[in-house]
Amino acid sequence: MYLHPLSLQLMSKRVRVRFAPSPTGGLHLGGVRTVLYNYLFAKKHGGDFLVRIEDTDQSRYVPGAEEYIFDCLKWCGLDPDESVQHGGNYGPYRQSERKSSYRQYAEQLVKDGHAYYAFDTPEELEKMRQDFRTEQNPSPQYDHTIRMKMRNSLTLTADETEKMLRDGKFVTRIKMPAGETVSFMDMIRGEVHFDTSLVDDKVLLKADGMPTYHLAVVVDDHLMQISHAFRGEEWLSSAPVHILLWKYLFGLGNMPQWAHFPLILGPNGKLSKRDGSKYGFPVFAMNWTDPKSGELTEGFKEKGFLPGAFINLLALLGWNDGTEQEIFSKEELIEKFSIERVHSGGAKFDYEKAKWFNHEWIKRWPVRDLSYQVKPLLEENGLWVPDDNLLNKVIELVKDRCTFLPDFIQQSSFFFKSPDSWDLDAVKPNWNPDKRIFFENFATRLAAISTWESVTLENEFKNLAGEKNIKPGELQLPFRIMLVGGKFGPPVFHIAELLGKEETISRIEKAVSLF
RNA sequence: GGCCCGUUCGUCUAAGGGCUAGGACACCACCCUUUCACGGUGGUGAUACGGGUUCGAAUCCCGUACGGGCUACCA
Repeated sequence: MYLHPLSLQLMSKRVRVRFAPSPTGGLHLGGVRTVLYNYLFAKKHGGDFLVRIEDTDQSRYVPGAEEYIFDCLKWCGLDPDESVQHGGNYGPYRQSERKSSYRQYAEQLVKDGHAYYAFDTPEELEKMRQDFRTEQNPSPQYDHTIRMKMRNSLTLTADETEKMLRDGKFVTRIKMPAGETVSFMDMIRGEVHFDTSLVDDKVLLKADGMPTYHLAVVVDDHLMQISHAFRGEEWLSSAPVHILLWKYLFGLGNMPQWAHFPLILGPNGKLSKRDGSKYGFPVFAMNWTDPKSGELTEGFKEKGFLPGAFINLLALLGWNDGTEQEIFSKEELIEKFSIERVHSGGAKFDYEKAKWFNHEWIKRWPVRDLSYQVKPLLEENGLWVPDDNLLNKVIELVKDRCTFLPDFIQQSSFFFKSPDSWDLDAVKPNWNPDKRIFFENFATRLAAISTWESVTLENEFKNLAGEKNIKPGELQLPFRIMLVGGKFGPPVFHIAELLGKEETISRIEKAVSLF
């Protein structure tokens, strides 16, 4: 039997994947999809999914963001096996708490000649960018062509370097080799090559002793035994730095397999929070309030998406199983997901399609589960639900008309509260004394009815209309307005059935006096 | 500018050298329905362009164009 090289590697090592967010704000679509693909891959292969908080940039730290990320994962049903909150044997899971472990690796790199110390001030760096800026090269980099013109342990004498190091103001930079080709196998894109001459000497350890992403991701992926490193495409161009670090530090043979997911695009470019407010759709999983500005950004949860639908639509944004199936449960996704079938091209987010997914989920979702979600919504809006049995019947009757959870409020309020306003414009033009008499008589007839079922009511309605010589069709709309208040809702006799005899008659009598 | 990644209906995508390029969302029409929806039937609509390779190309190769990402002591 032929085994793809990837499958061979899969079998050799326990699958461990990670999601590594920085706690800087709301968790958006792209982030959740990265979580999802990681999670699905881990579960499919019986592996571990862990969350590592990348909080090495203290200036960008936002209080509450970390907690919020875990809340989002919980709502999505994508709980990690290991994390700050879930524990595990590879902690701490917050990079700021791992600070002390990075320095030795940076020093090792310097010792081996793969990195060096640099002392340039921000002003000097800025000056360098100005001085070397040309038409052909609008953004000069700190690279092999420039580094010998800067202040670092390569250009300074040993004594000078020693003195600078004692001052403590320095960074460690990787010494990118010139003229080498770095290549690696991306599980989605195949082999990718880079010319190391074109990559700059990235900072590995910052002046405050914190690692940058580049060092931290490699060290932690190694220490946490990550088998597959999946992340967004925005990381692809820095991959050669990470590959080289693996080579220098832990050996290419121990490196995880890589996959770079395509970006989720907005109407123009990478999807942003701005796109959401501009075009009127959520981009965050859950409501996010910026602690500084107090600005609230609406989330998919609060908009009224079902978590299953949210995950479903995200999964299909860049992946499919090769069949025409579009609605997948989480379990089905775990079973059918494969990295190799993830697209390489970016996908534009289509809110209309997202709405369709949620609508489909609401239609298929068991009534009991829906009612568990809907009941609190109704109560928040001042609608008292007398018994769950009635609620279930109501939900069954109206769910085809609901795209979002909150739609149930509008679609079912009249079952729990009699209307306090009526769409008179819909009735008045064709209203006349004969119709008034019809409804007065109808109320009387209803009072005498013994089997309160929609078919019986409809027959009674049509019979009386026949006696009065009025077309039943002309009477149905007024009847609806009496019961509902407006031109919407399920078939009117079904409404009457659920409303019950007393309530139906009382609504007719009240409305007749107003029309 | 440089490097990297990408390109099939408006959008998400199927088709891994061989059917009339298939499906879904959206849109349009009709049917159902004397409310609003759901639903049903049908329709409009795509292989970016130019060269190769081949009996045969959406598919493989090259070039061009276009889109995106990166180009920080941010991730």
